[in-house]
Amino acid sequence: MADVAHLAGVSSQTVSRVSNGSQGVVEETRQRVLAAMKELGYRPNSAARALKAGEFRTLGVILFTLSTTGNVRTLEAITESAAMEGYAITLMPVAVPTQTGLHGAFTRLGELAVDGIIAIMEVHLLDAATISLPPHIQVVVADSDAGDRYSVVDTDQSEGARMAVRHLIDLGHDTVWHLTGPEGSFAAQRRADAWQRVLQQANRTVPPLVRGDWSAKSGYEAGLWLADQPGCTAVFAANDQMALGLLRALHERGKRVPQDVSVVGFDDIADASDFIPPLTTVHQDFGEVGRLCVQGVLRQIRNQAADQGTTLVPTRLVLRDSTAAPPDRRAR
Amino acid sequence: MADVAHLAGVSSQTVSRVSNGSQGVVEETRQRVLAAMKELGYRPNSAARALKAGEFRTLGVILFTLSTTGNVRTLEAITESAAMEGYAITLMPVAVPTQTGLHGAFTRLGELAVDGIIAIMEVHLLDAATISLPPHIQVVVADSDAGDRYSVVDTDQSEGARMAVRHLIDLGHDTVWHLTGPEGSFAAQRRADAWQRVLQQANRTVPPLVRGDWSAKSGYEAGLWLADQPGCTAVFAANDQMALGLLRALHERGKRVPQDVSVVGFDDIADASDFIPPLTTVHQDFGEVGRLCVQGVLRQIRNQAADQGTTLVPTRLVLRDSTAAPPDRRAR
DNA sequence: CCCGTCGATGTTTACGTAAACATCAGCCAC
DNA sequence: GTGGCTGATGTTTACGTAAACATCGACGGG
Repeated sequence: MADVAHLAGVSSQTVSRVSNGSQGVVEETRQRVLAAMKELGYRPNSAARALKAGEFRTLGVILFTLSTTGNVRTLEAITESAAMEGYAITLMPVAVPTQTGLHGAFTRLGELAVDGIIAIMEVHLLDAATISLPPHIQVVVADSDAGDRYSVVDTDQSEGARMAVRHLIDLGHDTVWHLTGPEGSFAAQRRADAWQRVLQQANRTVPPLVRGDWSAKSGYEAGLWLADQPGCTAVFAANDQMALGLLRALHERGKRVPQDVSVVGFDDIADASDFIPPLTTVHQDFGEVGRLCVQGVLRQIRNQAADQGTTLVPTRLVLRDSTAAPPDRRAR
Repeated sequence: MADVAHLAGVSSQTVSRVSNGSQGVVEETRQRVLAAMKELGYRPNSAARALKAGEFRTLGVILFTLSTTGNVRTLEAITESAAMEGYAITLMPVAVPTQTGLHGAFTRLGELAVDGIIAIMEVHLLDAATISLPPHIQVVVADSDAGDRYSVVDTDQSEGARMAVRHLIDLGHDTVWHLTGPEGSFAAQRRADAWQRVLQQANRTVPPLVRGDWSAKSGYEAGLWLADQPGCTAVFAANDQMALGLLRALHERGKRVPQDVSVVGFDDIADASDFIPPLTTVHQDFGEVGRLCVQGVLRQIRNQAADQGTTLVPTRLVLRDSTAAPPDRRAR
């Protein structure tokens, strides 16, 4: 900067004014400074700027994995929204979802150059970990349960699951089986709770819960078992990947979808419309979740105060070809 | 820091020494300083550190989209490797893959707090854009063509495609059709080139190239057309998503896979083993690509010199259930 | 017993920027 | 014409850290 000032024959302060587009620089001087900048290849040093300004214009995103569609799409939306607000995104994945690993990641994030943090994970994992966060760092949580300590943004899991189960009941199925996610996942828990509630309200028997781990493989294994259960004509899978494995298992066991068994998924991943058959599923608006997260942290940063409470993003049921009336109904 | 120093009754330099774990601080003093840090909730200011050190310990990753498996998995590996080296990752997605958009993104990245950049994109898109990069910023490119200007790390596309096509020929297919990616994609181009070369070397007729855009939908549309082509018993799809759509189209047209038509994909995405049928595909080691990218930039940063040339990461063919001998062979 | 040495700690300084304040020239009103 | 005002530019300073150098006390060898 000093070199630029020297070359342009002005003070460094004037260079600063030009580089920040402030008023009060006469056009001719401005041009001379710009020329000098160009000639010397000058770039403002963002560390010095951050030091002076006391803010980094950067948000940290902490998450466990990039291997789930939801995380990735939320991240993508976060990055876009942040860019529009002039904020960059620093990624901080936690390899091992243990409290120790998490604690370490948060410590590092605390030392990092971020003004706020968006955590894509469940609050209960966050609780013990955030003690190491500096107090002025604002946090918003995505993909989690109720926000009594943090501001939480999440898909309306219950609503989505209710729509899925009701759709199957409305088609005439006596009851609906449920392939849930891993234990300890609040998303899985809420979907399962809603599933059970809808069945009970409709006075249907509640079949045993079938547990998977979100992976297609676990869906396949569950499907092999479900194919042998008499009276199983409708399955609500807690995500699309498990539904994919389920479809394969049913196909291999000679069960036709949707003629013999109806399947509904959750997420509406890009490929769901090209499953065999195209999958009826609950669409999650990850983009909206991401946008709300960014708006949330930025609001907190500007107010210097933490919000609380949960914002739910609505879902919608996408009807494709994996659901139909049950076989007995069709026979009538 | 001054507050901590005051509380602990030492100088700020001693606090600095403690916070950096340098030698030459007596244990008792150290404990006193640590206690003061804890009491005051002291965090080192990374902007000041970066300003002093002249480096940010951060790498920028620039990419077009997070909606392709390859990009995401490369990014994940990059982040992990970087974390192990003590570097953080700043994400810089470019919404529109135009030179203008790219130029803007690079300008912003240049102003950002990064020591190096990993670009997940093709060199020809990079060429005009990097002029706005400050000269001391090191660049490594992933997922691209030959590196005569930059250091490039890529999957060995040709080898993978060769293995796929040879596998089908070895099974007894007269020729192999190819469903390629969008025009302008070097990855697609190299896979298509290798496909054609293998066929020519084996003295087979080269069927017309079928073009898709990487999406399952485009694979589905191509599949509807391919199902009507007489003598089409083997298709090599340039990625797994298009293969998924292809499988659906073939299924809907009553073509059995692999009995009537064999299909090979490329990527080995997580779900490929649960397609109907489980997909034979070329496995890309995105993790290795990411690791090599990080090692590459860090080496360049340490040497203060740009490397050149291309590093190719080997692929392997994963045999599953979507390939078999052609119908006529089986009939014999 | 004194001096040299070494280890622990303190003091000074610079990193690059921008806010706050200072200066200076030109212009207008009286 | 002169004083006050405005706008353009320069000067000083501080942001938080850590390297370089300075200081001080203790310990050991001659």
